[in-house]
Amino acid sequence: MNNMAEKPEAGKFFPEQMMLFKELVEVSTSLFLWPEDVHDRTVRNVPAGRVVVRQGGKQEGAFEIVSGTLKLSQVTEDGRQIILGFPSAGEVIGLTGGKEYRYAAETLTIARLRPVLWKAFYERLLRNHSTREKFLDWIDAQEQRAQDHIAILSLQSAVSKLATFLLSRISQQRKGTGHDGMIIDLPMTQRDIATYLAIAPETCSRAMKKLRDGATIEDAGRSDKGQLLKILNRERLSESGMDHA
Amino acid sequence: MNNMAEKPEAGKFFPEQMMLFKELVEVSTSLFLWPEDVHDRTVRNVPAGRVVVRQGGKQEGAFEIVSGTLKLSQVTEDGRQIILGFPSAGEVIGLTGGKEYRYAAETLTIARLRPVLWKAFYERLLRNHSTREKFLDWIDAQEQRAQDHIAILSLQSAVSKLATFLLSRISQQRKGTGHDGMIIDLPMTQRDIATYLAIAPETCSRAMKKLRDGATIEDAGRSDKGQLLKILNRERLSESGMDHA
DNA sequence: CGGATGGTTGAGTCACATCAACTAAAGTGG
DNA sequence: CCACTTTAGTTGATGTGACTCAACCATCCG
Repeated sequence: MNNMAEKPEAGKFFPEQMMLFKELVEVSTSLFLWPEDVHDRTVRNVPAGRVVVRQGGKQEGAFEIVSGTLKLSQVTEDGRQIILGFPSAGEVIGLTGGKEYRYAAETLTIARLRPVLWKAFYERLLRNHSTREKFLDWIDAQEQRAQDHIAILSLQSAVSKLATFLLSRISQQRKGTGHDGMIIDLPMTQRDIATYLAIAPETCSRAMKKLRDGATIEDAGRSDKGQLLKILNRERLSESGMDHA
Repeated sequence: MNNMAEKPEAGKFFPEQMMLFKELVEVSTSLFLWPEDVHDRTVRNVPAGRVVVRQGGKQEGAFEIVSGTLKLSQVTEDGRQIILGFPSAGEVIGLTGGKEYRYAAETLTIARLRPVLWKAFYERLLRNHSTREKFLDWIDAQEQRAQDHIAILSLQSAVSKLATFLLSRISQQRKGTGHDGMIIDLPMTQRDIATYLAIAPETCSRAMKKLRDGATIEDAGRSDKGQLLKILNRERLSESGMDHA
């Protein structure tokens, strides 16, 4: 947190995000010519609450998340908001051949991002063998995540959705850190979770309460950004993720 | 419809589908060695109700749908069934770098499929320029469809879901044929639609009735396979697709 | 110390899931 | 070609769970 851009705490959902985007694109563009070996020099530190890519923006590159958590959101024609996911360390966002971003990406925590120029990446796609493998893996992971989301939305009860979401969070952050998975970090607001699950915020809160009352999870304070949950009974949480049981 | 496999009309959801699958895999495997130039000779005619790929099956190739409609379904660990979509002419299914198919694909109508060997395709991916473009487009379309599904599942009311689904069907089949979009062809059962929308079949039926009673759609008999719907008021159908209006 | 945001809790309404019975259509076998 | 069986779809009655509106805490900020 030293050489990052100015305005460490700018409001989100403001016209200024336009500026932020431009600024970030500039930075990215200058970084697109990164040699294959250098890694750390290209990594950018981004404060929390920053809009990284904007829905409808021209798609020039992608970001690999080195650390931190982001939020992918979308606004439909009729004004509804949809949250597509909360990618974290190790994932790459915005890597499609499309013309423009279909969703906005915003940092939920302090994040370290490594910009990847699409052109450069695809040049290497033609030559480099490991890059091609990574790309295929990325496609696979992308499809997997979308299907997981669909599976969650197909669940009937709110507790099932929430429980499945928490379980997915465990496995996601286990990949990142070496945690045993007893503590879940939730950098996003409960409203964001509710939107992701397509339920009302109140329902989300009540579902949380039910899991707490059932001695399945427990409040475990809050970390740097976001609250912590402790898994008391993972088996029961897994059962709660199923619909009719 | 001449040199197709035996058993033109076998039951689905039976233990026999196991047999059908094996048989089809044989056929497919024999077709994987298609030369790059020949196109029409590799197209296979497949009867309706045939399982083309099986969930968990080893992924060796993909299919480009020349004509007809398929159904992509998935069975979760807890036994629920999820329907991921109804791809039709022009779409390619099973084209990922993953190890095994995550979903089953079944023909809803008589279909013409062109098998594509993954290896061959990706060889051309390295050289051929247009193949790379098509591949990127495919990825983009894939993501788009998944997000559309997520958007539908995020809707609250059943009529909204159904209306949005019908609208998506219009635009999908307009790409295929030159239809003006007043008539929708629905090769899938209403139960399949309900599963796709994550609602109960009865609710789906009632939502249909509401649209009929509202003079938005109209029953228009049935074609070769599946019923036909006539759009009476597309504007109203589009409004029905929004949640609070 | 107010203001704002995120979260909780309560009461009421309504829509959907569920169970059930019934109709329609299509496939089966004599 | 006609009974018979099976499957898809419809309609009704009923309970429950989630959305909505509302008021109320907690926390974070300036």
